[in-house]
Amino acid sequence: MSQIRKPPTMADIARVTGVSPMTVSRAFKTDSLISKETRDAILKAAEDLGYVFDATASNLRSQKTDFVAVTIPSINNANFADTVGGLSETLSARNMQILLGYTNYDMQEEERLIEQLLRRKPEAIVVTGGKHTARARKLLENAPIPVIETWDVPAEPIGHFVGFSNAGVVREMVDHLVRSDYSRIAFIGGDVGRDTRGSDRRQGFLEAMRQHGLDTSRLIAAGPPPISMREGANAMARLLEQFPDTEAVICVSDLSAFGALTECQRRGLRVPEDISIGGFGDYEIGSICVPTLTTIDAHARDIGRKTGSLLLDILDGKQNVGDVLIEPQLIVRESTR
Amino acid sequence: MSQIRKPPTMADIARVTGVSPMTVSRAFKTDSLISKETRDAILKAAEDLGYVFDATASNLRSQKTDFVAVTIPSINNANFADTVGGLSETLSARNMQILLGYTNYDMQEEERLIEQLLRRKPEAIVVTGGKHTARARKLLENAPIPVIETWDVPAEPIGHFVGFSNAGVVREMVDHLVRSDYSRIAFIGGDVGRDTRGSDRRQGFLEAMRQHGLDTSRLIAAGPPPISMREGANAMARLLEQFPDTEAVICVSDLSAFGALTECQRRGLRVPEDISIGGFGDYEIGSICVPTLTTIDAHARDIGRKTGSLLLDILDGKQNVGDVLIEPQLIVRESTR
DNA sequence: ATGAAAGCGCTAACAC
DNA sequence: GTGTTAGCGCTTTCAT
Repeated sequence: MSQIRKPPTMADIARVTGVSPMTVSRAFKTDSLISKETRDAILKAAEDLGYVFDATASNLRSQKTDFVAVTIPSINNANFADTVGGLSETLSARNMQILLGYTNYDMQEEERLIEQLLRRKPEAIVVTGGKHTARARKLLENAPIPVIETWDVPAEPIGHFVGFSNAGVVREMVDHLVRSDYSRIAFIGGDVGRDTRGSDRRQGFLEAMRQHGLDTSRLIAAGPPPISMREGANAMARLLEQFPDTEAVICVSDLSAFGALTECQRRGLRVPEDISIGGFGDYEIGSICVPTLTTIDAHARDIGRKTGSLLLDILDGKQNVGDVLIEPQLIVRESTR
Repeated sequence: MSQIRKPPTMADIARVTGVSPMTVSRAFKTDSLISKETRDAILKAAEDLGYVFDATASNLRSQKTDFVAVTIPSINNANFADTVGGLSETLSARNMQILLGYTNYDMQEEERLIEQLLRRKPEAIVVTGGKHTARARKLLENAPIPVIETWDVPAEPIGHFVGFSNAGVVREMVDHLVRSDYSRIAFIGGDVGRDTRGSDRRQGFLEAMRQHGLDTSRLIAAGPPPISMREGANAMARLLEQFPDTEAVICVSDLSAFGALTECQRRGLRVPEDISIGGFGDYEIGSICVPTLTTIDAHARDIGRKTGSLLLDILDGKQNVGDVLIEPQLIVRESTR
């Protein structure tokens, strides 16, 4: 019967091939000095023995892991998935692998995660957001690797950042709505204090409304982030009961905006004739639902790509690498008039 | 100014604390024999020095990484995200970390990914689907770790599996529609040959239709998987042009089903009065859009949880651990009459 | 409860 | 182009 045997090592291949372990090691690096015949013989022996390269040993000896640690709030979010996709795309050119963790929109969880990730000795760490617990911040500051914060413009950047002002994008949306003659405008978002980017968007709403001299009381807190479609719908129901004369509502994301839209449909309210809806994130649903949703494209994939190339520049020792300010774009569609 | 210094090691802590490196090592394990005073002193020194545990060294010496490798087709998919969430939830009780990779619905990419993941010496590997390239299969068979295939019932399981028959679920949907007196039924899915689970669902459609003696020509291939909402809408447009008398359409996922629904709305077709729509996956959108979507719940999170506990049983050396057959559930909603 | 010695499997550094 | 030596930072093992 089958029995447990120790997997073969480079030493085994060396023995079989009659070369030194060092030569075997060279055969597995593409750019190393080694004759074609020797390499072919070694690779063949490796295949025959069922050899699998041991990255744990390589990592320790070379003090390189080819890992880039990444934290995102949730794996099930098209925006963050796109950012990770763009990053992964860029890094795979260097055979670097992403070590992904998710924080569930919780700074305590982020702290734990960062600590765990740093133990794996990544070459760099990319975190979502610019606010962290004091301890997480210290861990990042002390880490002997590049740190990039994304999806935000940190008040005090730890290393570099690739992001935009979450307050700013909602200010733009408010400005647009005011220009279109709306004045009774509401905001649907998550509970304050957990999802900092969502809180920042809410803050941007408040600032812009005050600046226009408009009433800022139409605020619905829909629960802990992320706000689902269902929660968006429930929030819309509450909004319509508390403030039935609302003319437009800005939702913290397209998902909650779509939920809000369905609530209007169930109540026989016409969008945008009876009430207008704006979202955030340019999720696919907003471009295809009926009516389509006015939203803000934060260029999620671009954030990932630019984070990747910034990272490669830093790791290559390039000087004068700067931060990247992303410019989100307002997309006006059918859900606002 | 700041200068690059080597990060502290356990030896440094040992020196500062006046104990041996071995004792320092013990201080970081929760269950080891060590006096409270010694441990506290060591942990304090570690904190002061800014010590970060080096998992690469630990991994090599102990031949344990606490990694579980996982491949999924896409990170941006609520079903697979739920499975990963359920798995992660279960594994975190053992402090195991998921090493995640995505295949982009491509078996060649899966092969590359599996090879890369195995080099990191995971304790187990979980793959999505039961079909693989010959080489990927060989890699998995030779891997000295448990292998679990999910989201499918493999023809020849490599190790264990946690899944369901993708053909079977669509057969059930067809049976339900036929019982409800539909006969001109169509199927919208991806191109054949890439996403094997989608292909299996299409196959289940064909089998069931033949069994009922119904016409199987209403097949729309919407492009390479995954089929987006937009592609679902485009496919619906083609379906309505080619087969205007279609009574019901089954879509390979709720996302394409929603796209199809919006196409009907744009054309002024009523769902389900003029045409009925069924989806797959019980995505949130299907439970909230107007009308809500008839679908099949594959219990994605459950697949992850059960994969996790199966894995822990195997790693604990439990005997008689079996495979897990998931029983997806038909959910009848407003989009079918 | 703590320590000493050895070594996990690879590769940096140097030699030829 | 290939070999030798040493050692990355931990933890296994055995001793006290």
